[in-house]
Amino acid sequence: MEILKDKIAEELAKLPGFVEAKLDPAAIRPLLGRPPKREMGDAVFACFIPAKNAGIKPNDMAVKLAAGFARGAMVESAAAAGPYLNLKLNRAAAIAATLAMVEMQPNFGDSEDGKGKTLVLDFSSPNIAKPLAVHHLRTTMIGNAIKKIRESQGWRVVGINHLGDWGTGFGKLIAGLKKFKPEIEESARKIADAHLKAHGMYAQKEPSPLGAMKVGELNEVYKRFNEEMKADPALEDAGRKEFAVLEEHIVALDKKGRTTIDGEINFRIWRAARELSLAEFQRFYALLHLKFERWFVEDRDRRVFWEGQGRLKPDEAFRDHAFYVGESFYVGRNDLCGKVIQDAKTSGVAKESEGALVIFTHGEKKPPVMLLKSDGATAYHTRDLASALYRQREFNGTELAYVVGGEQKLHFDQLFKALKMLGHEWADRCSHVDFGLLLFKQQDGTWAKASTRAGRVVILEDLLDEAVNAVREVIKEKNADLAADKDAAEQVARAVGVGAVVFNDLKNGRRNDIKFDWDDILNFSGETGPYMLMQYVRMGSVTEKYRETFKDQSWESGDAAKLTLDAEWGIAQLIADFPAALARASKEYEPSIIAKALIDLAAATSSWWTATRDTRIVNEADAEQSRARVRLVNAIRKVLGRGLTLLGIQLVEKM
RNA sequence: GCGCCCGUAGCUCAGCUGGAUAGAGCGACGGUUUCCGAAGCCGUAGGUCAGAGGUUCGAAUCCUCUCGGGCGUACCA
Repeated sequence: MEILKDKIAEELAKLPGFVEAKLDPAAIRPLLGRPPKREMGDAVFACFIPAKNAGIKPNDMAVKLAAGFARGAMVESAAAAGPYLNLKLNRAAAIAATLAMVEMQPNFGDSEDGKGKTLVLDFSSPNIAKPLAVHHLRTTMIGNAIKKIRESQGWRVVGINHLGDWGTGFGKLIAGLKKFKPEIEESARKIADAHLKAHGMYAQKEPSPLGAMKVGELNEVYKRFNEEMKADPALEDAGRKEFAVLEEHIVALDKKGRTTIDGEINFRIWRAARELSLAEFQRFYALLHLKFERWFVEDRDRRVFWEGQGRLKPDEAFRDHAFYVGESFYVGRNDLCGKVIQDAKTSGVAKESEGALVIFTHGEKKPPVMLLKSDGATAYHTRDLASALYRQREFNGTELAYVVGGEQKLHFDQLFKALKMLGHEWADRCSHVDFGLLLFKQQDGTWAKASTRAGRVVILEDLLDEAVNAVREVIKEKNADLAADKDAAEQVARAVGVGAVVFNDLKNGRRNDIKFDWDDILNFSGETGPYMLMQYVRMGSVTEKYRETFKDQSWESGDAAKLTLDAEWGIAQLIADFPAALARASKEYEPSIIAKALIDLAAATSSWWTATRDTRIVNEADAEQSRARVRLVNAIRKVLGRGLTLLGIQLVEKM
């Protein structure tokens, strides 16, 4: 419909009634729509607004327009129905035009709309030294989809994984490790000693003081420390102190200042925890076919590598992956946090309050933005301000977006306001792409947030594993051929299982809470990822059947006039709607718009499949019809495949 | 207390900047398979769009209030 509106509007504008009402194509286009029932017509023109302008009743206008109608190449007939002018289209022409457009573009629905524009997109951003929990799936999948969607519209998208690798929590972690596992401190001390004796030259590869520890174990230490802190408040100070030592150290490193042995030790423990975490995150990202690279300004070797790969060309450098730029980067690198603090002080925007340095963005009644805590350490806001400034300087974003849960709305309101107060007008182009909580069904049937305290944390990997296992069982049950090929079956199980979870996450508006119910996830019927993939796979099977039956692949010459079923017309319209859905999804940061469009297309396709059961889509007795239908099949396949890919779901050929 | 978000079928959700008789999926019930894949399809039942006012030719959609739910509310991130 959308892509046909131009043609329809153009034709209508030439008719006498429309000329008289001074309706040009641009004025007609937004008044076109689709009637609620198919019997009413293929398209509809609403007369309310032009009738008002002409000073007549909408019903009269519709009658008048219908009377002066003459058929054109696209619009065949028009009938007044109350205030509406219902139009019948030349379906063959409309379908042919639609199919031609799909076939013309390598990726149907892509546009150059965002050419020359940049989106800086913050997403995923897990905390190190903590296992990935299910809620990380949301920011990661929504962010990934948004990145792909924006790129399809011609944007340069700089994806940034704002790793939570800084903060007082790491002071506590270090204090905990020193307290419960003194051998780690010893090991770190030895490594640091060796380093200092070598006059500050870094060894090629230092051993890790954490050895083969797992993220889960680090988290246990952290939890135990917090537990004991309740009984012994002195531990809290110990944690703060360790963090202050770490922060001083990283700043000193950047300024090439003197470092201390304590700083060297804490730094090593922190760095090892970070490395170990990234290695674990990598497993999760690989499952989702997502790539994160370390931001190449972090170290020179990596930059050389990137230049060698020819990836540092503007635009291209940012496609297909995102960068890790942790919070720590802004503390260490050129003391970016320090600059923010200086600016806020000299401009008089920041005030001292209760021993801390803060900015009151929403009046004194609301909590302020915290720049320096009373213990002198930077806070969450400080590093977010520094990172925003760095990103804007480095990438000159047309838009800057943060894919972070809705519970942090206040934080981002404050952040953007603080930027504005500091004189950065581009704060207006920042947005918080918020999303709902992930809730789990409780024994009593109510929904509750996953939480560590209540022991409701679900480890992301477990969740994905379970989905993959379920798919593996279904494959065994339903597709023995595939199950026989172990490697292929495994690959499909992973794509379909992970795809099920991803689709479940993206199919509804992102602001909704996701109510996670295992029964729903493991049920593969209805509006689910496996259902979408199933339709995609079927379209592949039919194409295969066509090749075998007719020994040719020339479906692109198929004649649209052979597609006379209502179902075929319906499908063509849904396909024609796809580019508009994609554009809207891009503009609104809303992947669910694509998911919904795919659901409609897949459902229509499945009905059509059954509707053609008497002759089949590939009908040996009618080569012309088969060719036309397979032409449609391939358009469907292309759109479904493209849409699922944009949502970050892996395609499969068999399942 | 204050701020933000939300309330549509038993459950989970669509419904675009107001437009014709409010739509899907799940669940329930009843059909459907010599066939290109039944992870499918077809049908039935199920709604005072939380409630009350207002704006409008027209409101699930916009405004106000009430009720109900969620989230947030300075030294965690």
